[in-house]
Amino acid sequence: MSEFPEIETGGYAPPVSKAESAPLEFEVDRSSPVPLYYQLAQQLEGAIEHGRLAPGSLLGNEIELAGRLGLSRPTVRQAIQSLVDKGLLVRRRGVGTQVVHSQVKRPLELSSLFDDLQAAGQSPATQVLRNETEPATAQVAAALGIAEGSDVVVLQRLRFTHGEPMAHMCNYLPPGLIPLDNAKLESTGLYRMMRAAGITLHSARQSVGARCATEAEGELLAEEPGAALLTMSRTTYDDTGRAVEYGTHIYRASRYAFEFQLLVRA
Amino acid sequence: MSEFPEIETGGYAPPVSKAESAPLEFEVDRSSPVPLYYQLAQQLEGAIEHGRLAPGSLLGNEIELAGRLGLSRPTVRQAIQSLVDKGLLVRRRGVGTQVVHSQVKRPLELSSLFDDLQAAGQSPATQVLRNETEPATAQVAAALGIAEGSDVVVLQRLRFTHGEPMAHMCNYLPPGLIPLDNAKLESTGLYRMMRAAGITLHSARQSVGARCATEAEGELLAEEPGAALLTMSRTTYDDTGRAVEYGTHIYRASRYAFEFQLLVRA
DNA sequence: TAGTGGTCTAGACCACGTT
DNA sequence: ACGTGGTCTAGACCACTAA
Repeated sequence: MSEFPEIETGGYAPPVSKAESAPLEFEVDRSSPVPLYYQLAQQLEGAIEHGRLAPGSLLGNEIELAGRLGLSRPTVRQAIQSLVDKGLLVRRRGVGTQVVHSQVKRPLELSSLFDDLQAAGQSPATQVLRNETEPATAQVAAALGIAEGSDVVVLQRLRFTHGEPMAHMCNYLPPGLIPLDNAKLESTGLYRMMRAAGITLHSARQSVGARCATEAEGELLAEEPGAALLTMSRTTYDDTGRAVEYGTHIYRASRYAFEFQLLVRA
Repeated sequence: MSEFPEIETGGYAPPVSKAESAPLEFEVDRSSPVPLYYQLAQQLEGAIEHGRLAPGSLLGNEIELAGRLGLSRPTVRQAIQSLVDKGLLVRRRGVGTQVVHSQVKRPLELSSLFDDLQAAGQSPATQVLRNETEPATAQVAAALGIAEGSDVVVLQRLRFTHGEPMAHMCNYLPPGLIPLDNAKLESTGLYRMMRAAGITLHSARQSVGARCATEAEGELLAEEPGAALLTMSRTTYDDTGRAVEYGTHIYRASRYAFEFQLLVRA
């Protein structure tokens, strides 16, 4: 984005003298609507990703970097901080800011609230088994933070990959939150429909367990009774903290595992 | 920490006139070594937690808040931002900063890299089955980012709660990272030992699945063969991005489930 | 139009880690 | 002692939202 470096008008480059370990050049476009700190953060991230900034290398102190870019130090700090939060950089007092030397090239960016099955060419398909409104049970009401017995939409879906059943999903939503068209539900994911409706997903509370399949579950998922199943229940919240979805899902353990990344809170 | 409010010397309280929706009073102690933004953040968090700031209520604009506290606006912003990152507050341009109205009182603070069993009075106990150095297999070497065949410490532990076996844990660590005393391993957790040794844990990559217990596993965990087991493999990284631990664990699904929270990346 | 948060500046002093 | 990041200030202008 905004990969069109403006022609440098007039401004002569001062003769660079010191040959440092990483005398990389960055530039910001002040006519762009993109925030300056964000432009810098993107360039830094790109340089790290493409190896132009080697793992372990120092970034050069913030004041000098600010001067070189014609930015103030707080702005540069904001850019650096965003990459520290992403786990790409480490700050050390008295030392400087270093590029993290992770073996795993980019242990970040993950767990964007699993679209999982949608992703990575798994040719997913969905079959809607049920899409109705009914009174909320105590459990569902508690999870969604609504009154017991008030209306909720119940959604039951079967998800396939490569023509094989893979998960059974049961979801509960506040009524009227978004239009739940069966055709749309079978062609895309629930979260995408929410985002498209202007809901900003923020966090989810999950519980993952396991149990052996009952006969009915085995039938549904084409597994033997007694086969291992992964169970997951999740409540999802939007950015105002309101619960927008509660679901209880079961997955065939033979075909599915949860992958995610945990960050330690400061 | 630092819960000793200094005696207020002299400073008279200016007569408060306006009765706003939330005319809460905050104070900062400039003689404290605790950063001002952090003091404010803690007070705000406390006020939210104790309900003195009702969900959905506005915080009052940043400039006025700064003036009332005798702080600059960037400092106040930094405090607010930290709570926004925690999911306690929401900012809306043209509207203001609101307290999130989450049903779940505090969906935060979790997933501090599960001490899990250590926590919440589960009277956990650990039995070390194995604590040796051996050459790394290809899988372990890849996970830790070291050369295949180089030395790694192998740790096998059985964890009990209430006298019942509950999980079998197999861990691999770079040699010499921390002293691995069996007595200490049985009285505390691996992560606590790492933190005590000055290692700052940063993130972990996990995979959670399920399978049925083999006969040996059933014996080890006091389950029938064929019982559902939760499996987890995890690689943990410190703040420099170096892998400090790789582990493959199995849990009795009848007694354990993973609980965690996912945050959507901005 | 008025009020809010979003961004940015050009300084300052301090605490810490290295040397 | 020196250099680094950590914190803080007192302003400024802009973009968005609501009334």
